[in-house]
Amino acid sequence: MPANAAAILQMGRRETNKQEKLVRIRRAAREVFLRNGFEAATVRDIAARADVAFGTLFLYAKDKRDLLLLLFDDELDALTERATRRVNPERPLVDQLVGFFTEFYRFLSKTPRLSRQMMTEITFTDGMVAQRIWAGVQKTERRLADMIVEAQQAGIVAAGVRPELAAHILFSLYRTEIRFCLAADRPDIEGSLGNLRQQFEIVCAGLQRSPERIRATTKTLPRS
Amino acid sequence: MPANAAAILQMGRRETNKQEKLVRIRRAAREVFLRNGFEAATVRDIAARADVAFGTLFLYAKDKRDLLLLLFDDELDALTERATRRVNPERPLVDQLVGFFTEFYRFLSKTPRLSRQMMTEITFTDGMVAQRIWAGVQKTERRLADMIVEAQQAGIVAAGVRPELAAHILFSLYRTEIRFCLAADRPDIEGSLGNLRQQFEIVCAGLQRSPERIRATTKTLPRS
DNA sequence: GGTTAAAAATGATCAAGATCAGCTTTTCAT
DNA sequence: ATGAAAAGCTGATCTTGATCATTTTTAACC
Repeated sequence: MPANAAAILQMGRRETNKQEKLVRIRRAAREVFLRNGFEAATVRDIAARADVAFGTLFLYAKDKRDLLLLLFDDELDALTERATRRVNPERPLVDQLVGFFTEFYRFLSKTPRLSRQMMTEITFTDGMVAQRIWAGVQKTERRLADMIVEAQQAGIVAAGVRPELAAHILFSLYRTEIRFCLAADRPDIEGSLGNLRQQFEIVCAGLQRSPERIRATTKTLPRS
Repeated sequence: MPANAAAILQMGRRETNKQEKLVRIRRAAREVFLRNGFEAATVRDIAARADVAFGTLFLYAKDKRDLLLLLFDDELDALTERATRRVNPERPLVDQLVGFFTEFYRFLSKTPRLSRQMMTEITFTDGMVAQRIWAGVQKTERRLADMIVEAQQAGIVAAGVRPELAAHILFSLYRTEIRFCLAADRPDIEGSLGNLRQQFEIVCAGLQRSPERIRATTKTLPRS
């Protein structure tokens, strides 16, 4: 406590109160959303548990949706760091990628329904928390692009490939796959990661060649 | 009118009334959703315009969300047919795929915001209309798989590739891309289709090789 | 220490989605 | 034709998310 006491003091009562409230709100929201799921949870219940007035919640989150995103907001950054550290450059590219996303699977599958709901609600970009999360997503995609750059230097991805494009493809496939996976109450993480790996293998094969157009047509053979 | 009069008669008054009401509800919902957007539109308003009681709407759609899906439900099947017919087997595979999805772009970008909302709300699989739409999505994915099979017979996709897997990758990329595209009020269809094409080129390159593991690592070269 | 302005919190109030007990219309067997 | 059962429709009522005028708390200044 004496460690950050100075920080708290210099921060002023107003700021500390706000931060404490934010913590209480987050915890209350987690409890209620976990117990009831997103739709059935009521904002009033969260307010009561956080011991703040109903209206106060809307100073910390734009709406109920934003309140849900609050649960994920503070953890996603650390998650990306962990995922990046987990990547082992001595393994094949596909393994690196699957390893990277495994960390996300671990985290998100702890609360499958809520995670899935979060991934749905994030598409609405208004809301203060939503903004922050989007920034995190873009950071993650940049990390992926970095991995591709390294792979290019090692010669296992063609030089002509735009790293951002490759990253975008990979991230896009990950998102679709994990959303589907999280639809189940007891998600089959290993199975889903297996699917993802298969998809990545095809993409990585494509990344190896330089992106010249493929011109062969289908018509050569008549329908069987 | 005499053409389907017999059908109407044999259908019975009860069934005809229901169908007429469904038509009215769909039209009213379209008007109101288009004018106000999804969130601002009110179910009461739709009911009034459709000239049915408030409660009646919920006999035709599970909830407001389902009411939105109603707008797309009846057109998506025909859309898939059109897209399939549009595919020209004499063109390169990438062109075929882009051509296929162009039809979807055309249709969905007529009402960008609503289409995007629809694609978001469809992730909630309950609701009677939602069920039907999902069936349509799976049908579309099967069409894609068929295209891959033909490409395999023509030798431009490796035999070892599972057609469903390839279809899934392509559809997944399409969905992410068009969602992003539809976020704008005046969506840049051509630009988005260009992005999609670039992604497809990489995937198609990957589909050409048989799916043996790529084993090269990244570590060979030190960070620049 | 007292005064004042800004920031934050509050909860009564409103608007809108969903429900469901009761009512009306349709069908069909006699 | 008649009665009864099934199907369909209705809107008052209940919940809940969101707002905002008012009140309370904090900080800054003399």
